[in-house]
Amino acid sequence: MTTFEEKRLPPAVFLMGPTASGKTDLAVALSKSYPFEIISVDSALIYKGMDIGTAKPEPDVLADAPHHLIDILDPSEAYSAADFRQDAIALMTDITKRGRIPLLVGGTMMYFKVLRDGMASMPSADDRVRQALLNTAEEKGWAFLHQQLVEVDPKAAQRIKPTDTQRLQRALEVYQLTGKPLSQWHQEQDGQKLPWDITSLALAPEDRAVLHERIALRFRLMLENGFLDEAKALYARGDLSVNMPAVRSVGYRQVWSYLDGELSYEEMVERGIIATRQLAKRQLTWLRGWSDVHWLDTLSPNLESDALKVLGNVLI
RNA sequence: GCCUGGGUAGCUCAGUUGGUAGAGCAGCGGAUUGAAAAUCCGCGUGUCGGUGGUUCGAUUCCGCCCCUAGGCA
Repeated sequence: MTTFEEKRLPPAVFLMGPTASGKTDLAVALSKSYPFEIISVDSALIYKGMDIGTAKPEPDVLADAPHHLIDILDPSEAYSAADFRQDAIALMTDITKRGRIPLLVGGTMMYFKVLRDGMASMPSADDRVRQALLNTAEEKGWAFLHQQLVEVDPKAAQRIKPTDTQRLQRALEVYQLTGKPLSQWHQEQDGQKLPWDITSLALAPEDRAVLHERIALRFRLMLENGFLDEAKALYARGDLSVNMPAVRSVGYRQVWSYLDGELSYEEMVERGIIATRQLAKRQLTWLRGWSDVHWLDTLSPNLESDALKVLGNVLI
């Protein structure tokens, strides 16, 4: 039962799923016949010039079914879950005002998570602090930094392993920037619920082997369609490197190693496919723990009507 | 045909002075609060190529056979 209060919230739809599960096709189909407006939830599609390797929808598809939050940044720039939350809420507000329904589509589960559940209002990344921490790590080792965290924020230190350098760095960064431990920020976080009535859909093939096949096929197809040239163009710029999020994306990273001469072509293909499979697995782990999801099968012959059954209430 | 290496986990290989075996990768499970397509954690039973023999006991030693790489013909 929904309360009167909840019922008044405007509707929004989350369409989630692992890579290569067919999210875009379904979203486009739905947006053609119903008043949905698509917001991309994808940390790689935000980048301009990264089209083939990210399986970005073709220009004619985008012209037909506009997606927000695609091609908004240069690959040299960084984006974050917090940026996404802010951008997405602004777009959702506007879409709702215009009497349409936000359809959030993608596979970046962290973004869905923070959009739905909010974040602590901590400061964003600080390059100088991060660099200083990196220098210390190089001189004294990550174990030393972890020891610092134990002293400053034992609760976070228990959760964050010395080997999880990315989170360790962030935890110390937050403390240095604010004088307040990360775990305290989390504790003080006000439960800011997203003021929309969300319906969550998860799309995936029932059989993992099917997803693996689709992933391998799609990666080879990307290469046939000029992925290598696309990546070469980015590589040739000279200002991009593997410590940038864009270049760390699945596929691009492996091609980068190939262009650096670290991998043979065959190894690059193999590892690119492997990295994509591993991404899909992590996405499925998120999805399994997602509350109130309606699962849809990629291979269903009536996928669109399966989705519409779930979305019945949303569309009245 | 002969000689010499190999044949052990899905793959690449290590190992057992004879007591039925373990790494990396893959795969699977999990975590996930401004890098998240990132980052990290956990999970290793497999006719030890086949067959016969020696032995209390063989994947390990011996014989034969099969497969495979290289060399010689």
